[in-house]
Amino acid sequence: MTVTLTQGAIEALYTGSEVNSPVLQLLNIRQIPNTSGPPRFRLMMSDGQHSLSSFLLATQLNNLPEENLLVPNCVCILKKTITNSLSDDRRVVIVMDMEILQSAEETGGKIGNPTPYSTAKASSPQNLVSSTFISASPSPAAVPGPSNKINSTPSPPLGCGRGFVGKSPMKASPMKASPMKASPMKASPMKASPMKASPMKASPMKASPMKASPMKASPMKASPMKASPMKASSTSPSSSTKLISISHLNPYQSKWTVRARVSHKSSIRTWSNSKGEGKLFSFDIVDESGEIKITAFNNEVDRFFSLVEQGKVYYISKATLKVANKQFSTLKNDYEMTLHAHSSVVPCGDSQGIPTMHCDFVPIAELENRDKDAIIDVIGVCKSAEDVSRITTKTSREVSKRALNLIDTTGKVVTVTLWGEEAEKFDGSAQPVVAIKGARLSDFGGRSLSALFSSTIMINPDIPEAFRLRAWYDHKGYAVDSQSLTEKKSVGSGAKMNWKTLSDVKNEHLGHGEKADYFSCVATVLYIRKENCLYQACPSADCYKKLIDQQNGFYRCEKCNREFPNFKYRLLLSANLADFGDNQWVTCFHETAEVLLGQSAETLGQLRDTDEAAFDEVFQKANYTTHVFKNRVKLETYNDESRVKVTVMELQPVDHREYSRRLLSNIRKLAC
DNA sequence: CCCCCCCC
Repeated sequence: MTVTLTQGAIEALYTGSEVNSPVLQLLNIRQIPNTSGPPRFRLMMSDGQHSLSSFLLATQLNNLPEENLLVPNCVCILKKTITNSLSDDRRVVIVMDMEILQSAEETGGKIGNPTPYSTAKASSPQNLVSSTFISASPSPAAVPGPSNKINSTPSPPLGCGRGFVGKSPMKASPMKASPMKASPMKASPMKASPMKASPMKASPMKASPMKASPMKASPMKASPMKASPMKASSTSPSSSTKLISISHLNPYQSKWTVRARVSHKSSIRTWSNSKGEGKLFSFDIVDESGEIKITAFNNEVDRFFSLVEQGKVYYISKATLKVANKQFSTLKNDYEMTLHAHSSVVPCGDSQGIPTMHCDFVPIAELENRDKDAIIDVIGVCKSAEDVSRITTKTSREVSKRALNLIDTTGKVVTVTLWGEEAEKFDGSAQPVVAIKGARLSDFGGRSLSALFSSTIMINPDIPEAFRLRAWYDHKGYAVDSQSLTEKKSVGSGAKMNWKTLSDVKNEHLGHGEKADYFSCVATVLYIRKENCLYQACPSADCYKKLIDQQNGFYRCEKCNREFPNFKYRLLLSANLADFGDNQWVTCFHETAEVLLGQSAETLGQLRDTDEAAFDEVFQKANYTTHVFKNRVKLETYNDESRVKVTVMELQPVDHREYSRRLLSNIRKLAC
């Protein structure tokens, strides 16, 4: 295998220019002496042309050196790096993700004759990467870097430099001086790999209502752009703080800055209790290491509420850490933050490396198989929506609610309830795609969903799933014969389950009225009569009339007024069902009987004629099985004798969860 | 410093 080092990558990485997964050779590695936290490794890397020792391995990759995989002379591909400026403008390239392409043995030695990269050449500082490193580790003195301090423009002070988010993106090439244009030297082991001078990505902030930078004379504006404008639009946190990852936050450290994306933002809420009153809002932030909840009260609400936008990336520093009350948060963090008078929340234009919100959308049909109370993400087209309404809770609070019916490509519909402001402002008139992260699954009406305070509701989100759903719905989804997982509570609907115990059926005199009654029960088969369970029926389509055996090889159908040489078997079962209180004889016609016995009438007919033991076994197996029976009940009178006739219309497996819920509900009713 | 997750 021939590996090719990415010539020019050392300079690109150091200057923060874009370079796509460069291939470099490790020349040296050593552990930085530090007192606390996990070990940190410093690397000297080479692109065959230059070498540079300002590389730091992110701690999550410590297994590589610790398992002796990352050793001098091996060749690596750097899949993710972050170039950071230290407060004195030295820089460090953090290797966030890498793979070893070729072991040291395979490589056999140093590739090419790289000379140390002269960081003095690294042009004037670009403020391209503003963050001061680093998680729980080395003090600046311990961080490797060039000793010659770059004569530079100072980092912009905290809170400034939010430029470059305006309408015209900077078109400057990200490559300052591109050695990569050189023709590939095929014969050389260091042939240049094509480095993509990637086109500017559209600014993610272009639609944002961000104000212009208050710092008109920002050095960032003055300097020619050598780095990506996204990076340039970053704002440096105070140089006295270290950029650390969320997972490293704790109450015992105060000088830190996190760079993270807002994954969820609440609305403003007020409170009034014995201790006082006030207002607050909270938001959750995520970075590659974890997540944490941040709360702002009173003055901080005024300062930060409109600044903080869901989905955007911010530098946050000087907030109070305290132990999280797990009772009120599902976030994976032992701590939470409170903003105070000296706290700083500063937009960061560079969202590279910060995860965006991740949703695990559960197909709607799949909700049937999920547990009650599960927190799930769902996406669907809002096929219909209720008007907003006001309800009063058990604690006498008034709240707005609105139910939406979401459909997805599974053709299933589920009802989702939105609350409060979300319910009030929702507009379903254009049948938008609605995505909800963190909805709670309920068993009300079978299966339904409820938005929580912690749910994120996205209307027509800018994600592939939403586009796919939109296309599907507009094309054919609007017309599909959809089924809802959420039972309608409409009265008199045939689909409605009228749950009864067998003794209820008798005590309530079901079926005694003019019309038949319908009820559902869960019952166990005690006995099935084998006698006369099969009959020879007319073979014509849709005629189930019992045939008369002419005893001459022909069968006569009185209804069709025809004779046939053949017949089809049909089932007509009499079964005794029992629940915990009573038992009841019922009739199962052909279709339900086949389900109950688990055999086709045809097979049973043949078994009866050829293998009596096997025939009996079918009935034995059906005994003591438990099902949901949907029944019709009607009082019938023969010769002045009246009796209730129960016919099984439908047979279903027992959903034990649903059954338990009903039992509990019955018990509660009894207790009242 | 809040902490509400609701209704049928």
